[in-house]
Amino acid sequence: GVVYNVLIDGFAKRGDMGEANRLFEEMLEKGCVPTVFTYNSLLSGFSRKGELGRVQRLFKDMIRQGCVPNIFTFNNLLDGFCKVGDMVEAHRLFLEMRGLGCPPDVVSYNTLIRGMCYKGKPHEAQRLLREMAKSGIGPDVMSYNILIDGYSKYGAVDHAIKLFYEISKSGLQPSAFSYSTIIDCLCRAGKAGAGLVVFKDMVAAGGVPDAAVVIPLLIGLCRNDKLTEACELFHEMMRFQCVPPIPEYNVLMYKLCKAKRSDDVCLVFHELTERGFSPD
RNA sequence: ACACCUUCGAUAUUCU
Repeated sequence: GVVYNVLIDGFAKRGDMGEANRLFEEMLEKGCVPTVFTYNSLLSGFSRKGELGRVQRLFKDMIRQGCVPNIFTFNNLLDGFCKVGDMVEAHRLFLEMRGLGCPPDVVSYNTLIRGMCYKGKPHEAQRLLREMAKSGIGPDVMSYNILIDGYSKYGAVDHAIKLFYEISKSGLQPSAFSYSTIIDCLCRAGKAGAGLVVFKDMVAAGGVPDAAVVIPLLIGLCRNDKLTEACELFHEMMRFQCVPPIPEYNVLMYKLCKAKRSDDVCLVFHELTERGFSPD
């Protein structure tokens, strides 16, 4: 039984719902009883794919089999509605959850906030953030990350920046996601210099930058012809053994060539080959 | 008994 659960969850996470479903049927044939875990894994997979019909059918099956849904189940359903943009149903379920014995938790809120942002309504989403603080469910870093990304995609850079700094003020630690989101936001807005400042803050605070932090920054700096800074960043990356894909290095080297900074080009090239990367 | 389930980020650019 557990083995099936683990396998089904694995395939569901990889998005292979055909195989997940096949295992589910095989499991039933063998007389294994699916648990709430089994259903939750399947619900999660179908939700992510936006297959709301299957989600609802599966949920009905689950109830019919006498399987008791838990908070994970409802959050999966919530995500299902949000993924297809049905915020009316999402809200309805959200309000019903308490009466069903599963009051909304931080994940429920985050899911709803994400749904609102996806609809292009970050301001309404922010109201939810305030509401959760009031109702005793502290927003977590993810709540902020989602909203920052929402504002970023909405083009409200100032709001995004403000929220980013609110993370620390509220006693939370910005995560790598927080940094990559705000840095990407700044770079897209043509403020790669400001992005670099945030990057340095991150490193100073002991954060370990990953590819999602560095790639937008490197591209942004190159685009703004801040090549000295881009080189600096490149060396920093090497220090962290951060390994973005080859095209990003090519851009940097190309820009350096154009600027006739052959010394820097050689430095970059040597560092790459020395560390065992093969520039193409 | 334990374990398995839910929510967040980048790849706009180079060699033409």
